[in-house]
Amino acid sequence: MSTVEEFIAFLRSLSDKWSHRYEEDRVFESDPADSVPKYFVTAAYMYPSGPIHVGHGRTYLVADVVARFKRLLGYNVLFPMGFHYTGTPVLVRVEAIVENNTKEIESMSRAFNVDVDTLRSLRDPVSFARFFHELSKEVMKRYGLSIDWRREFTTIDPEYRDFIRWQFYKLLKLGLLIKGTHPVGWCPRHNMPVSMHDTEGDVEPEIGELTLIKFRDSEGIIYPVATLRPETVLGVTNVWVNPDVRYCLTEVDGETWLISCSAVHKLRYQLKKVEVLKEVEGATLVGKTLQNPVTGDEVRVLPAPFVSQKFGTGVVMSVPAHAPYDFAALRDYVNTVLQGSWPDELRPRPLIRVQGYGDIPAKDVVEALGVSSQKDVEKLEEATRRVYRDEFERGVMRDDVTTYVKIARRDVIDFLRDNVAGKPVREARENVKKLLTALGSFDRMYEVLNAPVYCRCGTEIVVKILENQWFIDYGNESWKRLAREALAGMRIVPEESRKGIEATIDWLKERACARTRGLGTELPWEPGWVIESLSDSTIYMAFYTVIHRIRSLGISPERLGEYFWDYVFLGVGNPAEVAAKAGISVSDLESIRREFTYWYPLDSRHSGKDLIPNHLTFFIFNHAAIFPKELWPRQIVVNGWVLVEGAKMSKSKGNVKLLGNLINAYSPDALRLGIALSAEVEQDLDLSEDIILSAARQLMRIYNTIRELSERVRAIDGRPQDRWLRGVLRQHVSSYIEELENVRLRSAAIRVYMKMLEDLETYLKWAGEPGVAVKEYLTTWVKLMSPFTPFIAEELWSTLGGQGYVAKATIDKEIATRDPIFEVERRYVDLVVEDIRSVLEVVKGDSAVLYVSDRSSSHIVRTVAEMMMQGHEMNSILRKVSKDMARLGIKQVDRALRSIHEAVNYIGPENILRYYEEKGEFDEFEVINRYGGLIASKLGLKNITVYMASDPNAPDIAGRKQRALPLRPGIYVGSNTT
RNA sequence: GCGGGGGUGCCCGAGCCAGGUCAAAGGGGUCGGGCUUAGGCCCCGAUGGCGUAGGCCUGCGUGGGUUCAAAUCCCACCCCCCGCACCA
Repeated sequence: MSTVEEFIAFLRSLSDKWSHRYEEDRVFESDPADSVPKYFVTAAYMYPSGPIHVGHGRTYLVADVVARFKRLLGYNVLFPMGFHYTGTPVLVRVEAIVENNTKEIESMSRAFNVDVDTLRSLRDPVSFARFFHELSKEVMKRYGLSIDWRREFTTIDPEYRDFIRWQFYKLLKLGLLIKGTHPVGWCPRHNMPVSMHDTEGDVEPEIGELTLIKFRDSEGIIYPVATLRPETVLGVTNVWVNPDVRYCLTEVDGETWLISCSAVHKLRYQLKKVEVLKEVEGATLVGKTLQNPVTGDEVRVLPAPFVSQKFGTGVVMSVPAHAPYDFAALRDYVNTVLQGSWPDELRPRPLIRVQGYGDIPAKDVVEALGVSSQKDVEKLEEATRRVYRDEFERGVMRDDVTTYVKIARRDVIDFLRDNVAGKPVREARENVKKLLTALGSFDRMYEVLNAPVYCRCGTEIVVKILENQWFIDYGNESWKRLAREALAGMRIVPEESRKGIEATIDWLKERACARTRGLGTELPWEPGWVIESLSDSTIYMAFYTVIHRIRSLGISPERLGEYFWDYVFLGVGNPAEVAAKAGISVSDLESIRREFTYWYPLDSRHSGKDLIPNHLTFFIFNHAAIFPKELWPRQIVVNGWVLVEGAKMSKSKGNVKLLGNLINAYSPDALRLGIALSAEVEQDLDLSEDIILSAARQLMRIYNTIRELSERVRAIDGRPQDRWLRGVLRQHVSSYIEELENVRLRSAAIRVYMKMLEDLETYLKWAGEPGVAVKEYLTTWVKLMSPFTPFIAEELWSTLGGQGYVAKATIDKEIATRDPIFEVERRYVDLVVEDIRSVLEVVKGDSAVLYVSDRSSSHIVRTVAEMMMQGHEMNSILRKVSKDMARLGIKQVDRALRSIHEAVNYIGPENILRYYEEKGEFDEFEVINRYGGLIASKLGLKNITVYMASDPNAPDIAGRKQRALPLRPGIYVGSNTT
């Protein structure tokens, strides 16, 4: 095999061969084994609204590598997988198919790599999900995921639904579910809630609350002005209506309201009964006199074209001191209608002091920006943004606001003095709302702040208030405490993500957990409401542990129920009664319970980082609520995005890479290795073809090397080279374990596929003939590869005569420990090589002479190492050893010490001390002689000559003898040296 | 706005939490050499500046500070990315 393409084809054939064998021999079906330690790992199940893509592929690879790695260490590992049918996205796709939307169907066909006819046959949500579920599952198998498929389920399986009902009853009984009303974006045509992915242009409708303040005319008709800034009610000079808009006189919940006719239907979605009594032109309202409910002031209704009928009620209070629109409109009115003379009652009334502005901030900004009239929308928007922001953040209500109150109401004045005057705006706002409520003049409505937002069907979205809405109360403080406690006991990889989860626990409030459409489980006590997808996926890891047993024992879903799950998951109830109700024997029931207690708690949970602010945090919350402390999860691993050409994958960009396509193109092993090599787990991974191809090439080299070497190994042993190779292997194995324990996949992959090959080649170059140590090296090497590239590893394993599957092999404990003697020698040799190399940078030569210091100076090294271990700094070490060094004839003592310090640090003070402990001495002369061949071969030198610096018979070339320091030999580089 | 993460050499990216091992790992790119019929494979070396001996100078967003010593600690500032909910 000489080309990458041929090799990739070969890799594909290996994956076919071995994935079938995995399945036939049920290699990854895991059952409890009491004497063996367990490891339970899960990754977030996918939502099958399309085929599995490489983003899933990355998360699942990390989980799979961890699973296979733990098997290497001897754990009984369970890695299951399910499919999340709950939710709505699939509904939209099926809708397109049923409506015969050709454009949409063709776009799906391209994106999903599925032919149009097949897509057209998927005419209901379940068939659609089922199709992509099965397709994705086949890809997962080919990808080499070591999953126990007996435990697979979907979230609409009857057993799962029963399990979710159990969970929700639990939450209800714990007081963690609450009922209430909730505003949502709503499409009047579809009659259902809409969110970002249901809107044109994927706009998230922003819902804001407006305060309605009831101004009344002399007949008692209510003019509900809509505002985001109720605290400014004290500074109202007039009320605006748009003269060119139709207004409706209506009856709202028994009151008579005057509102724009466009507001009528909006209010109807917000739990108001609205009846239209009569329509009037806005112009006819101008001139009416209204009473400000707080100040008692009589204000006029004036015309203003800027007032939108679409926003709020179409009736607006005018606060010219603090609202740029109002100031500009009033200025227009004064200039056109009143010929420029500004009457006293329309003068701006200052309410808020804010640094950087005068008494009338709106005027300042309008003039500073050069706003020409109320139609100068762009500048007015900017002016409004500034004033709003500065006043809200830094503004303080003036002390004299009470002087605006024109009625003799002591209680109102007292309230304003105590709760509004002198208070920051944000505080005053809330208090004014309270006051308005007390005065019977408060109401609220919701508005789409970034309107207009359109549903995909073209209908404009409104705000609807949903009743009977159930919330999971993540705002519950004692629950938050439990969640924090659970988090504190968990390992988070990468550790940086912990803060994100903590912050999420802090700000999480009530979460609406059910909705009116989509697949899933109905709330048992609220028909018509389906538990939404992020709420029915928080503790399902427990379900994996027992579902296959429920099925194999033939327990019918109708016989399940609270009693059953209580016993299986919590050990609550009488086993005999529970077994009888379930229709199984007590011993079978006990075995189900034992299966759960064997696997739980979950050891590692894997997902992408996008799930931190939702799923992963809910996962912690719900475990903390439902399970006892000892069953709380132990670890979360989050991975970064997969980027394509530097851009995030998204359906709209059409750059979603399907896992199946990549596997076909590159083979599972090359793809897996490419992904592992591309980025460490927390980083975003920019997937490039180059790196996958170079992974394939590297696999080819390794494969060829191993095949060829396994034939050539000879019965030689005991040479320095062989000991070196064994030492190197031990180093690699222990570093590999450290790396994978910390989920450093990339480092571990670089080690196994790059460094280990490099070291093997160094050995071969140095040793010439491969000894039996090579055989050991290869066998372990293949094991280390198996988590990353399982198929080629299986093939090589059988080539090397391994028993069974390498997927089931374990690492020799002995080999997994470091050898401190070897460690010191290797590092020392590396240091010498680097030193010689740095000389070779300035002088050319083909041979080197080394002068090593003798044992009489080794106590200096020991002292330096000891002092470093104790945390001493350079200065104190110098004080301690300088005399000694001087006595040995070392010149420039401080510089020499720095050099020794550097060496000790590089080799590791603790390693050095252990070396002394075990061998008594560090004999540099002997070590360099032993490794001379390696040094020469690494540097490409013809020969290396070593002398003791203290040897009077050794020639002193170029005065290099005296350069010898402990751990830093004197070096002479030249040609033709004798 | 609130919250989280981050700014490192031509590029990507480690290191900073536990300051000296850091001119700064590992990739990629580029340059030189080798191998080869050839190379788009592979191997070796170089890749801030200076230097005929293991050294010196500059340097890790910007500006200050602490320290014998700072990419690493402290303060201020600038910039970038990601979440903010009923949506998987």
